[in-house]
Amino acid sequence: MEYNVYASACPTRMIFDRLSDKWALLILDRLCPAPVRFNQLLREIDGISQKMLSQTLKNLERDGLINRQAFPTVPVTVEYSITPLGKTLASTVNVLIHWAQDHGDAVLAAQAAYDQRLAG
Amino acid sequence: MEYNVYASACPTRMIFDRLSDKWALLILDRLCPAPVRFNQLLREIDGISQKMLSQTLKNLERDGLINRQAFPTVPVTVEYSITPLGKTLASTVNVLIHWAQDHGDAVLAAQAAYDQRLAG
DNA sequence: CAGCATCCAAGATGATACTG
DNA sequence: CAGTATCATCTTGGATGCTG
Repeated sequence: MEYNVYASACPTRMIFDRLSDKWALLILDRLCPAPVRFNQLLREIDGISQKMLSQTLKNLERDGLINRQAFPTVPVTVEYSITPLGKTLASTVNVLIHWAQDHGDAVLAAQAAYDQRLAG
Repeated sequence: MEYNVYASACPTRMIFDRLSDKWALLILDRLCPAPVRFNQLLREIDGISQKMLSQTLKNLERDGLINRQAFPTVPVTVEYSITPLGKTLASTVNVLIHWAQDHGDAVLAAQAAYDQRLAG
């Protein structure tokens, strides 16, 4: 069945909303090359709080996009890794990131021009 | 220069944050095939409020992703259309939307399984 | 029609402290 | 180490009314 993304009741839209989560895509991208531990993510993803990281990881796991594996060390070690499903999404996310890298300057210039028009 | 997306100071990250705006990508996608007027967007994009629509459109225009054109009719008519820069992004967004459509069921299933594990 | 200004409720998030 | 719990805050967004 074909859904209409612009309708809020559509399941695709529900998922699309989730995708626009501030941290989810960033984390997904970070897990893509290799599994990473909790505190390492916390250190590397600048600006995220422990609460948000924990929450976002839980959501991603629930969506089947990442795996959580705990090792019975003392103290416990937890590794997060990307699932096959997550990988299919991550490749798309990567395209988005590249877009941002490639066109960042153009956007910045547009913003400057816009602000200039308002001021002048 | 190569930026680190995981650092909050990076311009790419700033843009990436913007991309994860709840409505921006949806609107961009809607404008892709043809220009649309304000109230038409308001009607078609389910759940968005006038305030959010107005705000998001302004941001998109500032980023150089869409154009705003006012016609001197009475009452005034305003048409929003996508820019060449916006088009390059929209095509990527389209891939995201397709991903959501293609894998929506898989995500829903994963969620159900996750919830099941918790309950049982 | 296409907005902007104001007020207000709700949810998101940060800081801090605590636990297995 | 990898979280959870609680509280304070701060932003987000909806409702409403007004304007060119």
